[in-house]
Amino acid sequence: MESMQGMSGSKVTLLPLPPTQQCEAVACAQCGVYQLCLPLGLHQADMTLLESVVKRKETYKRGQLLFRPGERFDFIYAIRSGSVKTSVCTTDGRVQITGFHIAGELLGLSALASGHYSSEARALETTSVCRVEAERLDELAQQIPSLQYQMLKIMSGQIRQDEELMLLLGRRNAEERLAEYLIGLSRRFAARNYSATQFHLSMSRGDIGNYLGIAEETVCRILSRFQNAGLIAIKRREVRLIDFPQLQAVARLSAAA
Amino acid sequence: MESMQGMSGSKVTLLPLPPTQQCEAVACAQCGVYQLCLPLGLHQADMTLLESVVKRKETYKRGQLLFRPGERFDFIYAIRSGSVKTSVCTTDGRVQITGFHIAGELLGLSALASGHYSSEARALETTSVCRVEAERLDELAQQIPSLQYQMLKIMSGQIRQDEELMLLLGRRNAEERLAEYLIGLSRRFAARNYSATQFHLSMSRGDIGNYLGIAEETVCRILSRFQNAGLIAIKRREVRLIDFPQLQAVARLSAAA
DNA sequence: CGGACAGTTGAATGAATTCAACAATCGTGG
DNA sequence: CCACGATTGTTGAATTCATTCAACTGTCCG
Repeated sequence: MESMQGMSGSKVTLLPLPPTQQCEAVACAQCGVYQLCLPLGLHQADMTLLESVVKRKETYKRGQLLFRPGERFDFIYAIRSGSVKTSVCTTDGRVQITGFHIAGELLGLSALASGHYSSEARALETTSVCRVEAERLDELAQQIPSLQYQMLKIMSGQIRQDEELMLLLGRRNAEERLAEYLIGLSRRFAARNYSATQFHLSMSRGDIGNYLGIAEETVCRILSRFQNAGLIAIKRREVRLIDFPQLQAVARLSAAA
Repeated sequence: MESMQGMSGSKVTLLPLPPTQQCEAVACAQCGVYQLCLPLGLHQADMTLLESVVKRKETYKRGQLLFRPGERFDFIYAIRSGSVKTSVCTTDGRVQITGFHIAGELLGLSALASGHYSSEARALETTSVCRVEAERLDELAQQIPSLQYQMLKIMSGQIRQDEELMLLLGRRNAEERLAEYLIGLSRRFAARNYSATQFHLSMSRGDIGNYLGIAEETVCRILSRFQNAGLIAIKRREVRLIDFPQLQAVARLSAAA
């Protein structure tokens, strides 16, 4: 394991990656998650600056709101632990969950354009975050071009991820959606050194269905079907992936390279 | 009409806005399109720099490819005239159109994270673009923080727009999708001083259906239904919006503020 | 002029939803 | 620590919206 160039002695940990995990932009992009490390490649002087705008260790309990649509854009959030769902809604009250975020991912990016959050973010379990003051991020970014460039990359990655979700919502049937969902989770957990084959779903069946654009009951039915077919074992929110290749076959997944 | 502050004497026109249209960031954000002006608020010295990386007036004919998935990320594209569709696809060949872009919009942003395009971009009609060298954008952005900030805003806007499309794909029935689609087009044309009530669809029924996640035949049926109900008049690709309020009622649209 | 493509419409089919009833689990307060 | 209400998950049956398949028309362009 190489040392992390350019990050020598940093005291800011926006993101709580295990020390064994190399902080490498390319690797992150490949495994389909956002860029894991905002301060990647910054020099010590810049890190000190960055440190001054980071509020540390805010925590939220299950169901608590981080921000809601229309609210003034105050912070960008980096998840340290736990998980958060983001959603948008129509005037008549229907809701679409647009993202499900776990440790190491960023929230609030879409607010930058207008200065107001466009979506709602809600903790799915006890969740710890770092908050970065948006207003000072502006001035800060003027002084640290590499930081801004990092953010460009992160946003670019978010756009790509959204493209994938659109592909899923537009072109896949319910089985494919769920298979893809499980595979995606597996990859993201693996990237954080959690088990890739056995994990806890922090979203309810209802949330998963909403996220994937299908009914809660359909989620249940298909998870049962997967279980009967020997692809997974699932009990309430504990999943174990048994036949990963077959699951991939069901998903027929991913944007062609 | 005011003169454009801060752009005095610039020879770079990344985007071919009519001179009567004021180049105003906030207004653009409000009307739901991307930021219209990349070089907004740059000083003369910066403009000269920017000019050096902009390749001008590349044109593509209907059906021609601007870039395809996997290709190395060389350029960001700004559409001067015409229109372009972008799409992603699954390994088994299914395609999802993720964007439909007209004059004044940017392409290729999602490639920044990985250095390769993730989507395909294809001209829908004769289309003229400006290309910005990606490699030099890097160094350039280091020198012009305000440019990078503009790009952050543009990307943020793209993310928000993608959220809207997800909402559409996940939670709306076919009628709502088409109503929303027409309204969205209307707004974007209006923002460019084209007619908001009468315009040309550059996408085929098949493309529209793909974009909205419904079958081509369903698009036809529902457009006919709209026509019979007196909401629109449509002949082939020429549309006229007749009862806009009713169309909005059908769409029950937009993320709540 | 004719072939190709784009668009339209009908009929049969099907995947997923909705409605409903029920089971399992959680968590809070007595 | 248990009980009870609330929440979350599961399964069945009827329904529906959209798809698929198919035949056909109109329009564009070489």
